[in-house]
Amino acid sequence: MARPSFREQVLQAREDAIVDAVNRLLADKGFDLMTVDEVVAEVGIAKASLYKHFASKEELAAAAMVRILERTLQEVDRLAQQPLAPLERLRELARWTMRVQLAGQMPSLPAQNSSLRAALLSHKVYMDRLLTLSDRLGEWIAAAQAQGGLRTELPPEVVLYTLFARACDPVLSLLKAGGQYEDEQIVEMLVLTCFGGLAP
Amino acid sequence: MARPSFREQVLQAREDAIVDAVNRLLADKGFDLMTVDEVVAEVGIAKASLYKHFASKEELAAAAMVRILERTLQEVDRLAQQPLAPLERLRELARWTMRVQLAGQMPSLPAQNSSLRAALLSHKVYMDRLLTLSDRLGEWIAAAQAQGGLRTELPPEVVLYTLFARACDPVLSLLKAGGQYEDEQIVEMLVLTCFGGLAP
DNA sequence: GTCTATAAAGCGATAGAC
DNA sequence: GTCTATCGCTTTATAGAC
Repeated sequence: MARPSFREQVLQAREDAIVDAVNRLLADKGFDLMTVDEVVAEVGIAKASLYKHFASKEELAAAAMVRILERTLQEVDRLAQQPLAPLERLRELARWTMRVQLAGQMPSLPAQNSSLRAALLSHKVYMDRLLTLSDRLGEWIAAAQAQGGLRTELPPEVVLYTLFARACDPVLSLLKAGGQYEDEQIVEMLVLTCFGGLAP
Repeated sequence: MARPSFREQVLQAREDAIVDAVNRLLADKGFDLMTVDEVVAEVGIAKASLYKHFASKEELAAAAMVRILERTLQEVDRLAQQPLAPLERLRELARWTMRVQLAGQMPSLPAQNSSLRAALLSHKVYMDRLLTLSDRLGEWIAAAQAQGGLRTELPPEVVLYTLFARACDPVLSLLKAGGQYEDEQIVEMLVLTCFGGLAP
């Protein structure tokens, strides 16, 4: 990989700024309510300029999703180096995703049908990162089940989906909006609810 | 209450048909992606006719939300008459909401900011039903905690929000879309995850 | 109340000059 | 590549005849 020229660095920085804005808006209002006009207003460029970088609104969202997936994979790598049991790795990763969400930096997935869903399913880089993450977590889940740290009645698939879903759990934003608890209190209560359940 | 005339009954039936369609569409694609044109197409009436019954798209959604809240309150009443411990009542209600969701009849709440959120907050009937349900469930939660059936480390508010959130948990539709499990299997796995947690 | 037709506004995306 | 200006489409909502 050649050293990027100054000009290329400037363009890269601009793309990063765009993805930053998209990430914030996706976390705040979701894909359907986010408008391209808002994105360019936040970045301070013209709409036509944005479309020189990204071909469509869906591509814009995919870039944000790829970035959060890659950051999550980095966190997975970091946790893999720690001396932790598989269950603890999963728990720590859940804490991390909840903190990202509390910081307003977790773009929400397309829960319902949306033009975004189809676009993401045929987006090669996004699907690659998603499958890579699923594989990594699948290994941790299997190991945790083998050690008795996770319920063996639950198929690994169900555990995986649940962890993904808790990364953008609306309960978190409800509690944060209430303003009654510190961020870390919220994280601990939801991690407890997720792994320990509502009943003792 | 006077006996409704035949004409009034016909109008009521039409309004019910409208709310039916809205409910289906809200469950399927959510508020932002649902269009009024789709609603009138399903019901088979003209758009202007619909606006004689409901003042806005938000009023339309509110009617569907009120109906599901009232149905839930009916189920709460039914469960209150059964000889069950408070924790079992909550668990049974969770099962019921999940079955409603599997049947494609659970309109999804406005998770993110939306024009719907503000409209619902100032909608008297909706807010009344929501608060009534919250009060009823709050009693069950307090009783279950007093009996040791629910974790006392969790504020009742957190338990309540969690139960509301699980009523439209995306994990459910993911598993249903996978087609690998029977509806009742999905319900049991998610009830177990919710009350028992991922770890044993 | 129901219809057809249309207004009014917002949206994603693009043309064309520089 | 960036800008201004605009296209083309969809959407919510309403006017006006019956």
